Amino acid sequence: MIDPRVLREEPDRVRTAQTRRGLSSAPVDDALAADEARRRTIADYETRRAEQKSLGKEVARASGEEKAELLARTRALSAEVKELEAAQGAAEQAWRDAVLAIPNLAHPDIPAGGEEQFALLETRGEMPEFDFTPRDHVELGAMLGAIDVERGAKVSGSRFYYLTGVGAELELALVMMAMDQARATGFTPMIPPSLVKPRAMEGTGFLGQAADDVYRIEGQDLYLVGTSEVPLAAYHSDEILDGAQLPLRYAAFSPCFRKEAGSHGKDTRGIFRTHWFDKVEMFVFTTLDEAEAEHERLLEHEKAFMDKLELHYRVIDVAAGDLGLSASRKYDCEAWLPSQERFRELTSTSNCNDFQTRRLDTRARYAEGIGPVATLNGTLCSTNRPIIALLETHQQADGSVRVPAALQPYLGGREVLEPR
RNA sequence: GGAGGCGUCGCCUAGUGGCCUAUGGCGCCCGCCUGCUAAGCGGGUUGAGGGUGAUCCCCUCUCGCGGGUUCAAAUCCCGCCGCCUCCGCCA
Repeated sequence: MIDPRVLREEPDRVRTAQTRRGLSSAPVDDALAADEARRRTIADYETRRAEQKSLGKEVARASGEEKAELLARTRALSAEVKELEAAQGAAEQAWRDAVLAIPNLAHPDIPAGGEEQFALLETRGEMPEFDFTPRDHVELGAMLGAIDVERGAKVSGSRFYYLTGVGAELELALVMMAMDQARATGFTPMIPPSLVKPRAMEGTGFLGQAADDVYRIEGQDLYLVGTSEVPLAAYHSDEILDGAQLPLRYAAFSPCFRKEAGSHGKDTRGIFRTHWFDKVEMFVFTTLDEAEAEHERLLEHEKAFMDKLELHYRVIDVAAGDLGLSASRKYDCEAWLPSQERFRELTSTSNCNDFQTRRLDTRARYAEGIGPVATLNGTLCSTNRPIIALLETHQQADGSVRVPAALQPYLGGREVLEPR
């Protein structure tokens, strides 16, 4: 959630941020009104409650007629306090709901507008060129015995797949390479739970408009996570961190589950958009002051990884309207897919500043007192999209695939993957 | 899954309806004292929210969480969650 103090003191900043996302500023006014109502009911309740408490003490001391009289007064007061408390609770909840409905403030430097309004930051790597007709990853995956989408569909339905043989090896190689890089750059490797309680889901902002995309476990209050960002953000929920220990950098490997409810008919071929995939995700807790610099570092880590895969890709600064609830700024790395002849998202890194920690009650103790903590996340390596990009980019006329030098040690030194 | 036990301020702990504005110890912080160190002495030390928002002051909430009983709940009742022990099952 956004900082209630910013809302109260600089509502115009919030309104502007809404507009840049292409959203109405009505929720801002709703939240302001709710805040006022909330504070009024708090004052009402607390005044009466204080009165009740002091009378209660007199009751304890009194006796006889005096006590009977006091009891009569205090009984009536008790009922009133109960009502005021309920009213206060309701106002508190209404206020919370209103503030929770407001997305993070979009960073002032990013473009306003929707998906197409992104700013191109740079393009890296060489555009792959072929003197034959390139195959797509489905065909290559079949030739290599690496990907089996037919049996994935047979067993689990559409948007599921098996990685087989060298395909499975490829995923493990990517994961190990990502983890090695993460460890070398100061991240603690983590394997978090991929089922979480509503609190974690809510706290990371995935139960709002994005709730359609989330799998819920039948008969239990548990959700399958769409990214390990969720269990990592919630890792320090209800904690006061030691400010001197920041930043805390984690890199998690986990499966990711997505209903893809809103994308029927989109990217149906192959393993580009699936209900399940695995991912190594970077996640950082740091100070608000350091958040932007850390965001740049996360982007550098992502670029370094893409470079090792020798992919052609571009880096974009995502527009305000395409940020999602929690992010104030987001950079995507999009790799060129020869079969689609366009750039497609492989990684995404977001600066959420204190939006998630406020919901999850994560703070830190600094020299000047207890204060907010920022969170940032970034994909280091999801598994299937990089596999697609690798196969398609480094394919050769006979269907074999060249292995980038950095990845070779993780594949037993193989330089080329040969069709079966 | 069955049976039992436990959950109090960073840690340990006292507390079985009003004197709890929650005890004591450890740790930590500030100060004093001691010519180093150690010891000793005094004070402080959960967090959140509100009061037309000064690190001061006042108030409310916070004894795992949520309800209930009561004029009054750490304390009594109900539900839930977590942890521990034993049994069963099991990778």
